[in-house]
Amino acid sequence: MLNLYKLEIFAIVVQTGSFSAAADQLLMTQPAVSQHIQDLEASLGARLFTRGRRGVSLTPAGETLYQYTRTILRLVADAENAVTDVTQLAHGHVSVGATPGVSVYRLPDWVQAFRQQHPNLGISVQTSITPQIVADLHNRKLDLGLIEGELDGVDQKGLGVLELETDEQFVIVDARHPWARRSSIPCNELNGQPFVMRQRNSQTRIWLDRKLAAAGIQVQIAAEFDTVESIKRSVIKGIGITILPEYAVHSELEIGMLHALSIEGKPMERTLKLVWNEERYFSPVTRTFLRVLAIYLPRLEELGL
Amino acid sequence: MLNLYKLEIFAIVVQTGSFSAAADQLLMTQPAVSQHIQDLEASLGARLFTRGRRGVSLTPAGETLYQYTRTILRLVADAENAVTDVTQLAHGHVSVGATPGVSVYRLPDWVQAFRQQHPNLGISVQTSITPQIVADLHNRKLDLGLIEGELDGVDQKGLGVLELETDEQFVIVDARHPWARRSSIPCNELNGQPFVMRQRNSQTRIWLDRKLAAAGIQVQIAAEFDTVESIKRSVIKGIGITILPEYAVHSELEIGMLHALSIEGKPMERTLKLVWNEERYFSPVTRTFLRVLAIYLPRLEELGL
DNA sequence: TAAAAATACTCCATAGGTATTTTAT
DNA sequence: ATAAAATACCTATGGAGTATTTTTA
Repeated sequence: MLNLYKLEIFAIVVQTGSFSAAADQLLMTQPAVSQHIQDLEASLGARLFTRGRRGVSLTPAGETLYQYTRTILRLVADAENAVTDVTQLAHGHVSVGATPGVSVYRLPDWVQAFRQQHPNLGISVQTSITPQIVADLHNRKLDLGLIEGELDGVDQKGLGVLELETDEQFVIVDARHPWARRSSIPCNELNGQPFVMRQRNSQTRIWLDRKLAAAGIQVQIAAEFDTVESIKRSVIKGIGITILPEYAVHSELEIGMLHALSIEGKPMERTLKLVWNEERYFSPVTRTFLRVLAIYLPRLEELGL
Repeated sequence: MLNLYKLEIFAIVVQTGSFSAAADQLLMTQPAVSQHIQDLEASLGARLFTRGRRGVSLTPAGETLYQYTRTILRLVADAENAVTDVTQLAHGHVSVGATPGVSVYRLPDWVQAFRQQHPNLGISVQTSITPQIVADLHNRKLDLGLIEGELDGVDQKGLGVLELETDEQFVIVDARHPWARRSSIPCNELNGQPFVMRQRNSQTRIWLDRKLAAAGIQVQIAAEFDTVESIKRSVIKGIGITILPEYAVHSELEIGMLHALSIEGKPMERTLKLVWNEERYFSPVTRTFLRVLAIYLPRLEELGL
């Protein structure tokens, strides 16, 4: 009889177009993939791929099998989701990739809630930049991505995207700054101000540079850092001001070390996005994590979990 | 991930209602079945069966999984049938059960045609009586049954039946018999004639006794045998006459050793039937055998192979 | 208490790895 | 010539067996 594992491997070979690439995604070796495809071909008495110089392509028999395989794997995923009782599950794991702001200021709370409700289930968070997260979704190293910022210049083919939340960006100043009593500020007052910024290759910096340029604002770069923590400390020391979402400075605002000013007309907003590989189906554990997340991010209800 | 083999075992446990009975059908041991069901339950974190005094019954989660499983297994069978190239298949096998007349006088030709067209594919024929064939279809020891005669008193639940051919039964006499020049005979002339018959427990004999009784004919039992060959030899030696389908005496008629008289009004007919387990899907090899058979038995076209 | 399922163990076949060769453009 | 797939061979895990115990109505 056919075998779901082999069908899954077959599907990934089809999607990647090569045995070696499929092996990479599956975290196995190329001979192992070869062996599985040969097993399938032997048991069906039909060639599924024509082997060529640059990878492989489907034969007509392979095309037919691929159509069935998609339906079968989808049904199997549905069955698992319908029946799996995650509260009873002995083990299970979800891998989440997130951009630095999300992984430092948002995910810890969410992970804690998830772990509290599901002590048997594991979760791993990998902090990386947007293109890396998208790549890791494609090659199945991640189950989900949480990205703050835009997906400009990223290949969105096969990528599911859901906007979860729009976060207003505030001008952050230290407690003794002249603006420390104001609650908002018009955009043009930022002109010429000393800014503490992320380093130039960061997506956040690129985005901020564009936004400021678009508003015709020229700022003075007081310092550049590669972590948000360093930026915050610099602002506290009065080196300059910066622009951050509220959640990144929440505790400093509460104890009065920093002060946030909303920018009039709210021209600075970034959206938090959930991204995933559309070729894959959410595992029961992934769905469980998303259900926990939906408590904090109600737009997740749109996925209909 | 789920596994088709385990799902198949799960489905058979559901159908049989017990691990031990499923093990019997699957030609494996009860602990092996237990192990597979436990694997499924562990990977889903849900109990699938409630274990009871007399076998097992499905939990709600089990019910749900069973619905999916039926669809999945059906799709997998469809996929195999769509893609499998039997002409290229290195190995494969079909098991056919047949009643004695079919297995001696009809199947050898059909098997030969099948083997000629598909030298890599194996076929095994098991000769047995109707209830045994039906039982072996149910417990999956046979793929197909070819039954000559009626299915009276057989539990037809879950059994697929297709009538293939109606065979007229002839009165068979030896070449020197007074009737040897006649081409037909009215039923009532059989009264008081010496008959060579199958033994009393045979389905064929039971059927013939009933038919004769219904026609108000009392015959004289000259001899009883358990094989058709013995009956034919007895008729050739002039011990008595008998009633057989044409195909059982074909070669003897050709060389003039025996003579066949049609019974006026054709009150003696038996139908050849194909029977199969409706819970199972025909394998590619089984379908191939049926396609070969369809050359001889055109009503098989109705299966739409 | 008796039939059915679970458990404990042992053994072998399959699946995966590494190293290497063959194939196709 | 070179990237990709096939082959060869070795090891280890998982699946199946036998023997036995536990469960349930």
